[in-house]
Parts: sequence; C-alpha cells; structure tokens
Amino acid sequence: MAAKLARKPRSGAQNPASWQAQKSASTRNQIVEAAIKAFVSMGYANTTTTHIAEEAGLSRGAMLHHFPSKMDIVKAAVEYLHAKRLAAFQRSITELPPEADRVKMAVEAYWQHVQHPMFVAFFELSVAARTDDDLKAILRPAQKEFAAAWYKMAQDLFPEWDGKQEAFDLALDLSEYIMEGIAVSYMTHHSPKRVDRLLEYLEKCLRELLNE
Amino acid sequence: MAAKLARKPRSGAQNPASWQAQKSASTRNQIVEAAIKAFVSMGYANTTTTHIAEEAGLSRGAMLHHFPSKMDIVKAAVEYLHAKRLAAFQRSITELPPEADRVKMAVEAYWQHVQHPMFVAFFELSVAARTDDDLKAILRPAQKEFAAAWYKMAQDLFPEWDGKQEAFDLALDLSEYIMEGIAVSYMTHHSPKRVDRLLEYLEKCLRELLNE
DNA sequence: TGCCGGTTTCAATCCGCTTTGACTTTTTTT
DNA sequence: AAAAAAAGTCAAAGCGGATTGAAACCGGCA
Repeated sequence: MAAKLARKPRSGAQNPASWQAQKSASTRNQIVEAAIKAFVSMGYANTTTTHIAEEAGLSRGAMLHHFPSKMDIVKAAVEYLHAKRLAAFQRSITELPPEADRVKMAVEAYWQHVQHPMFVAFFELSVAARTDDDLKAILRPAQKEFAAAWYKMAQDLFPEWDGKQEAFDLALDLSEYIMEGIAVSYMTHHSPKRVDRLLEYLEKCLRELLNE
Repeated sequence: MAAKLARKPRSGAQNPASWQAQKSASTRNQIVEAAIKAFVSMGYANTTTTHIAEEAGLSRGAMLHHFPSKMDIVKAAVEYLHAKRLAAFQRSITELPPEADRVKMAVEAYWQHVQHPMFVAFFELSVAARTDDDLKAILRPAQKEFAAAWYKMAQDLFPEWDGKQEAFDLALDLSEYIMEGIAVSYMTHHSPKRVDRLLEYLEKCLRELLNE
C-alpha cells in the first residue's frame, strides 16, 4: 500500500498540489490499516490511539493531525473495511468462469471471506457497537449498505432463482447464519468442529432449495 | 486463623458462623449478578468496578472486600453463568413430556436460550477473551465443560440417534451454528430476518437427518 | 542553481479525566 | 472489648486530546 513516498521532491515532474495530497492520503491509509490491524490483534476496546500511531509508524501528534479524534479514525476504518469487503466479494465472484459450479464456489468464497481478518475487524466493531451508540451510528449505514450490495450480488450470481423469492431468501439466510456462526465460533471458542461436513451439507441444502 | 470457635450457645436458634457466611454469600451473589447485568447492558470492556458496585448497591470498598480484584469478580461471574446456563437447559429439557415433538421443542428451547441475557453476557465474555489471555484462561474450561454437558444432554434427549454418530454430530453442529449465528446477528446487526422460516427449515433438516 | 515565504507534516509535552486497588476509618456483630 | 464487614479516602497509571514548536516541502524569484 503506497510504499513510502516520503521526501522525493523530484524537480518539478509532479503536479505541485497533488503530490502533498497524495502523500497525505497515503499516510491516512497507513493509519487506517494500522487501526484495523489493532482491532484484530488486540480488540476494539483495547485499541488506543497510541497503539495505532505506533503500528502506523507515526507519532501520535502526527496522527492527530490527520484524524483529530479517535472516532474519526474509526469512521475512516469503517468506510475502508466496507469498501474492501465489497470489492473482495465482487472479485471472487466475477472471476468465476460461467460454467463453474457456482453453488460450491459461492460457499467457498463466503467461507474464505468470514475467515479473513477483515471480517474479524468488522465483527469486533459490530460487537462493540452493541453498547456504544457513537460507533453504532457509524457502523449501521455501512452494514445496511453491505447487506444490500451482497443481496444484489447474489441475485446476479444466481439469476435462475429469480422467480423463487422465498427459497432464495431462505438460502441466503441459511448461508449467512451458518457461515457467520461457524466463523464466530472459530474466533471465540476455537472449536474446529466438523466444518467440511457442514459446508458440504449446506451445499446440498442450497441445491435442493434451488431445484424444488 | 481464629483457631478456636468458642461455641457460645446463644439463646438464638441460629448457627453463629453460618449466618455471616450466608449473608456474605448473598452479597457475593448480588455482586456477581450486578456484574453480569453490566456486561449485558454496557459491554464487558466498559464495565468498571465502580459500575458493578453501584448496580449491586454496595460501596466500592465493600465490594473489594468480597472480591479483591476485578478478575475475581469475572471468575465468579463465569462460574455463575456456566451453572445457570446448564441448569436452564436441563430444566427446559427434562420438563418435556416424553411423547412431545422433541425436535421442535429442542429447537425452541435453544432458540429461547440464545435470546436470553445470559447468552449475551457469555458472548460478551467470549469476544473479549479472544484478545485477553487472563479472561481466556478463566473462560475456556467453562466453555469446554458446557459443550460436553450439552452434547451429553442431546444424546439423552435423542437416544434413537445412538447408532448415527455422524448424522447426530452434523445435526448438532447445524443447530448450534444457525442458532448462534442468528442470535449474534440479532445482537449486533439487529436485522430480524425471516427467522421463523429459518427455524422451520432447520427442523425439517433435523428430521431428515434423523430418518435417513 | 540556490535561497526565501508559506504551508504541510510531525515530535514532544502537558492537562484533564477515569479507573484501579491499596490503605484508613467507621459501623456492626458477637 | 474484639473481630469482621462495610464504607470512605487516596495515589498511581493510563487514556484521549490540545498545544507548542520544529522540520520538511512547495512554488517562486533572482
């Protein structure tokens, strides 16, 4: 991510104003990524601005210049996560060959997704938001938007379910809750149960729902 | 200490030592319940000893007499939760009439369970434990024990699945992850999707797994 | 080419607030 | 009167946020 473009005046090759803006944006990105990393590694509640600054390789004062308060960092992190999650999903789906076993692929893609650190970060924020109204106000819109985009993506991926709204919704809910339930269980209790068998079973259910 | 318990047969009918012990136990209970309530209402991370003391109706100093440190309260709370959850489960299952639709009842019982504040409290602790080794050390044994007891309870409730280990495990995993996935979703995103339909579908799956 | 005014970036320090747990005092019980 | 329980007090530590001042960088000008 934007590898260190510190001090490179470069005799006039660059647009003057945009160079600083670019560096600033790069720094902001570093900060946001450091924050997300901290959420994953030490939990949202234990993440201090000092930690984030250290992780980002900045001084606290420098960071406070880019983000006046902690909540500003969180807000940026939420937007960043939101964009990245959506993009990752889109990618893993649009890359599928049209003749692929889309049920299997979709299940695998989702499974990969909920195992990704970004999902852990979002989960940390979600849990914290339950008892933090400020955070909730930031997170809710992003969640809603994500859910809507996800739904639309699923519709595009499985156009043949177009006339079966009920079965489609059920299949989506089923997938979502099973996946997230396992993922959460993995994160917290860390009980690696018979996941493969369960995912296979989910696939079977989805196919049945499709063919009914 | 106080090697000699000079037994003074007081005119009162009460055992002298046990009375204080009883009062002390009652106070400890109040504190633990206040702590759990606080975990639910403001989250584990935001729960301070001051909050707990206020909720319990004690002074902080008084509380610190019963539990020297915060972790001691947490430890007691975990044990309390563990015992209560198991007991509640046991009750809701042993109360079933033998000719009842046990699949339906079991699903409903679990659904009730994951909606209970006690599950929320345990969830809060679980999430916090992911990034808190002290808490993890306290919570893990209780979780393991709970899982084992739950499994045994399910075996007793469905003896006819005795010879179908694989299907039985799959059914249990499926139930657990779906339920907890929905419950977590309820807590965090608060998206009351088509839960009833999903639970009905889960029932259908369980019956199929049974009859295969 | 090389120096200058203004702006952006960053480091260090300080302040106010909260939480914690040890310590001290008061009240109750036996 | 003695012991236990409860209540009150307090200092240390950690947090977030503000301030101050320095360093680096830009375009411009000789």
